[in-house]
Amino acid sequence: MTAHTLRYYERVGLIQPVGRARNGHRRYSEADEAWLHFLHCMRAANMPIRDMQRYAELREKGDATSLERRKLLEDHQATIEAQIAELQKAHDLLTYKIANYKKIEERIGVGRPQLIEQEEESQLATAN
Amino acid sequence: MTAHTLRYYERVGLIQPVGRARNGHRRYSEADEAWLHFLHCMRAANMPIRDMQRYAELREKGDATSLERRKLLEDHQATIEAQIAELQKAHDLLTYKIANYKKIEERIGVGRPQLIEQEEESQLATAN
DNA sequence: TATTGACTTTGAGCGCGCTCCAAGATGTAG
DNA sequence: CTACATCTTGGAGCGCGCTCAAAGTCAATA
Repeated sequence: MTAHTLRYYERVGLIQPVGRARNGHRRYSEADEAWLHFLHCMRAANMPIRDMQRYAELREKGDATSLERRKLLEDHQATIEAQIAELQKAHDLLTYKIANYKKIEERIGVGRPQLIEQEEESQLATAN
Repeated sequence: MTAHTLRYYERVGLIQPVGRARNGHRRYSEADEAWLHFLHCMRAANMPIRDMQRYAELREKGDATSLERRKLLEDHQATIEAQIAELQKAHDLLTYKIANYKKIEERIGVGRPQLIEQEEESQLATAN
């Protein structure tokens, strides 16, 4: 997380105005750090800034927003699950295609380059 | 995948100029569809357009590029694994926080709202 | 014939999440 | 005292991946 990003997050309300040293430089408390860690983790999981803003806003409102906050987290957890499923599909497809390339490379090795294009086609045809 | 996206992909060289009907409208062959399916799957796994362009380019060059293509796929497979790991971490954190919210909501239910903020803090402190 | 409606093109515009620039204040080392 | 590094600010700029606007062509239907 760069300094630029920290200031950006403060600007857009993801973090409350943070404490300053006497010279005006920002000093992040441990609570700030914990919160930033959470934000970082959610961003890494592709939570949109908008949603994080919403969550931050609710958090500042306090007690009464627990249910809504939980719903927000549950929703994002569901999208994470969907993302993992997509990634897994792609991963499987790549495993298949990579194995196919290895086969093709073997054939080149033993001198039958004329079959390569055909193999490539069949790879495309069956890739799913 | 929208028509806009299909045309965009053609513009940037992800797919070769596709066949046309007599009236000039695009007609996608089954080979086109298979390739588009692959592109779609890789995009869903966050492969950058640039990388897909590179792969497409190699594919058009044919046989001799097998190794480089495989490397490209292997690299992306590795980034998929990293992404899954990140998502899993976020998922776990959310599981923890959601459980915590449920506890908090229970307390509200039995009438001890004064402990909520404290719980919230401890949640932040231990969230990891 | 007139009117849809689906396609075509070029090129511009947009939303996201940063990322950087320019100018200025402050602190540290030589 | 002079450099230099490091922070401060507001605002502009950027890379990505679409997404859309405008104007035109063509086929089918009322």
